[in-house]
Amino acid sequence: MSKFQAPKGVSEYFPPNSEQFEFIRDQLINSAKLAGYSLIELPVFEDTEVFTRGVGESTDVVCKEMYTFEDRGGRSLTLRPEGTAGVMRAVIEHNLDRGQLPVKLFYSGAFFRAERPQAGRYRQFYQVGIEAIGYNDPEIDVEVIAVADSAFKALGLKQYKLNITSLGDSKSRDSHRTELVKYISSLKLDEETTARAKLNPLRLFDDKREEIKQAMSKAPLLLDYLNNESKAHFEEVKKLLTELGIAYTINPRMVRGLDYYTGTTFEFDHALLGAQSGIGGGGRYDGLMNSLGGSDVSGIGFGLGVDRILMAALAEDCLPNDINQLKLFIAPITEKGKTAAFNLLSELRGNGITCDMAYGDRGLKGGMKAADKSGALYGLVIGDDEISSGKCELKLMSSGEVFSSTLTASDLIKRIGSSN
RNA sequence: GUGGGCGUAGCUCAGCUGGUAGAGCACCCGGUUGUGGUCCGGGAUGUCGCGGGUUCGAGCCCCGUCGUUCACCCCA
Repeated sequence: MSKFQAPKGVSEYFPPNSEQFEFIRDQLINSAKLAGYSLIELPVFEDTEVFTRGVGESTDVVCKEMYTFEDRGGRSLTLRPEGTAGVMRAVIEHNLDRGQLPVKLFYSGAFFRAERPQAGRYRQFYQVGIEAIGYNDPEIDVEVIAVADSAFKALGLKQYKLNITSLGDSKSRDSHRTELVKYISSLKLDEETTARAKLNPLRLFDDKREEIKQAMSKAPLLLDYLNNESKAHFEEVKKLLTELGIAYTINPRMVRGLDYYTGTTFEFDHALLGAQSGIGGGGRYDGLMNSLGGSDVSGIGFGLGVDRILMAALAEDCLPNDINQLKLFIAPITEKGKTAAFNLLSELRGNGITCDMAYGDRGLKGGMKAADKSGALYGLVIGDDEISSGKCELKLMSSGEVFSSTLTASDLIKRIGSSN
């Protein structure tokens, strides 16, 4: 056993799983690119205040889950626990909102939260996220949701559900909160629950205990406190979702753990994942830019959990089994064959053919076995006969069928290229 | 931060009321000196997570510790 182990609770990916991870991540990114979002690549640590002010000091994420440290210059830095606050910092710092709006950005990378690890919950995890900044049209809300939904559909996922609600504007929230606090204070709750309610009364809506669910069943719902403007916006969002054929459930009891959310808020849940079933979520954050010192422009975005989406795809068994499949594997059986194979590979790779060969002195059987294990589409043996005749037999591994070819890259490419 | 389960070969795990380790898969070689997958034969692999204790003797019992896993909490 090795002396070193990865830090507690991090997710790691290596072959063959890493290819599935990469596939999922690239599909998510692709969906964002199709909708005109551009990459923003940011530091994984930020001034701690970006998160305390952006995400909100009362949130669990900020007050007990951040990796915060002091650098040699005495600055307080924090490994990013989420993506939105950092993106807003960069947008403000580099004046990205001064040009044409909306600004549409996507990011992909690792995030860090010091939580107790669990199925689908890691201390270092991966998200792909998008942010659309500058307008609060309901169309943008729906576009953001549709980017996530179409990514899931492209992956072949089926057993997921979209929950949406609206948190309204700050006035709507204030008047609701007053009523909610009044309602909660009439309940008999244990000390811990009371403390949670004090921090964020909405929390009690997603408590898993039956007695709390019962007690909260008659609590005032924020959706009923929306002012006309918020209500109209939400109605339009629902209408557009329906027109796009995106199924949703209105869940007025949905709670998000980050303070910056306003208006349209949503979450995707997967049915096969256990306790940590959220595969993505997001919402509008109309006051965030302003609270970080920028101009008062609105925004909406989401974060998708790559680790969890991979788990969901594995659970639904919807991943293709030929991700990054080798097109050709060469088994050289003589020294000359080895050299010829090596040169041929270089030429094939130069033409975009994914290919590999057996190294070492494996002999015919070992070479073919290696070809089999590699999962390559075609196998090719090169020995002295092939070199002297200039001819070879390309073997389709799945069926055993062989095709005659000359031992030239151009001829091999013709055959391999036509196979899919 | 709280609670439960589990740490034995590369992987999945078995190992009885304590008597100093085993299977399957994977891997390597051969049967078949120019064609893989099946079959048959052979082979390599372990400080039984780590530290301490009880015992003549510990993979097994006790304590601690680390890791892992599931749930609470929280969220991606």
